[in-house]
Amino acid sequence: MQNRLPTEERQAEIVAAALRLARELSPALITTSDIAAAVGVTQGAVFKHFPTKDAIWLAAMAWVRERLLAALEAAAQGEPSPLGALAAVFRAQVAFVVAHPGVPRLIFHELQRPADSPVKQEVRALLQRYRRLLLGLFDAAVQQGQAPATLDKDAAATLFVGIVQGLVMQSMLNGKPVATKAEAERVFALYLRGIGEAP
Amino acid sequence: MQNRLPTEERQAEIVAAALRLARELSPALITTSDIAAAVGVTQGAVFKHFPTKDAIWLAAMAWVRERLLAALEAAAQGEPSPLGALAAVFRAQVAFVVAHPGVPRLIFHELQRPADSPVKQEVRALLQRYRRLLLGLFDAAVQQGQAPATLDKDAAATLFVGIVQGLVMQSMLNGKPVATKAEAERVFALYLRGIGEAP
DNA sequence: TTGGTAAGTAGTTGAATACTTACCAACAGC
DNA sequence: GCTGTTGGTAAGTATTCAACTACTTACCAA
Repeated sequence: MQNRLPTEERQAEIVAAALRLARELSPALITTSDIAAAVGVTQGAVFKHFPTKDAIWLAAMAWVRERLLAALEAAAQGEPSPLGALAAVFRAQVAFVVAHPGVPRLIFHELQRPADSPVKQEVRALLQRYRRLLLGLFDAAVQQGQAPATLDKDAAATLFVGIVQGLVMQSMLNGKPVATKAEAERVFALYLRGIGEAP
Repeated sequence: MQNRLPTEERQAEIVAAALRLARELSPALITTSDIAAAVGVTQGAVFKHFPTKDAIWLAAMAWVRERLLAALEAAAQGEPSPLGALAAVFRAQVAFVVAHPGVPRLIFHELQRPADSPVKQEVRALLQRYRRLLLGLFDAAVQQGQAPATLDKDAAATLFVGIVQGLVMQSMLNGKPVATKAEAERVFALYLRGIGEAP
């Protein structure tokens, strides 16, 4: 028998277990039995705390959104210069996916679904706030002369997100835990050159 | 009853049907019954032509590799200047995913699998040849003075792949058929600025 | 002490799903 | 025109999985 826990704590455990399993397995292949075993309860017990399996992923995605955005915003606010803040955001993002390798898997998995599931809306909300954060930094960079007034900010935001994805993709491809920090920095340097003021 | 076809043709039909279904559904959710129905035969007939379901995806991935690389190389060879060729490759790549929206889904899906399946090796082979093509163009660009000798070619290749992914991701997120060509061009312009010679 | 509720277990159910088997029709080669 | 092979059908089988059910136990407050 398992220690009884209040629902809130058990829910948190279940979400954590799901994300932990996602480090090594596609969410599509993670079963409620897997999750239950990882938590240390029976499969049926999971449904005492979540109505459906999907609700687990929804909660997981909400967790990710809160934590990631908090980390990114904290990183941005610690830097005075806009481009410095951009670099800090980039490093915070890389650190986050290194610490939580299951997250990109979950996001990729959710993106696959064509219909508009609640989980997908959560992903969309995350991406929107992400872009807003970036656009704010670009505005500030232009105002302070760190970037040309002609900067295509939307494109710059898309490219920024693409960098992270490219790195994650490479790491998934060769199984290594996200490209070394050094490689991430090199790619980011190229990016900075693209959006920066001409020397 | 269904028209009898030689195995080769039926195999091609099955692969085409699988990729067609992948336009609107994650490969994880595509069943052999779905594929059989799309082809117009019974589910059992599928196994007359492929030993396992995985073999279908493997054949599909091989098909993608051949066609995509051929398209990219043709695009590159049609342009005299290296950076012009790079732009042509980019446009050919965008055109390919527009024409075959199921392909990114398939690749994303295969990347999720941690173990080294044959399909994943096929993806890896594709990516390697893709990078080799890009690196060749970067070399030529440096030699012809279109890019600085200090260019970080590996990073430039990673970033290139990331652009495409970023665009695909955005399109999957909002369900639209890959960002408009105009947006792709804008992002690519930023990229060119990053790797190009300082003005 | 007791009674209600929340959190657990074990077992079951029904729907999918990959793959198999038994049989049959078409057709090519002799 | 017979015969073996090939590509088809229809109807399985074994398994997996999410969700449910019936029942039990821990805990807390009256």
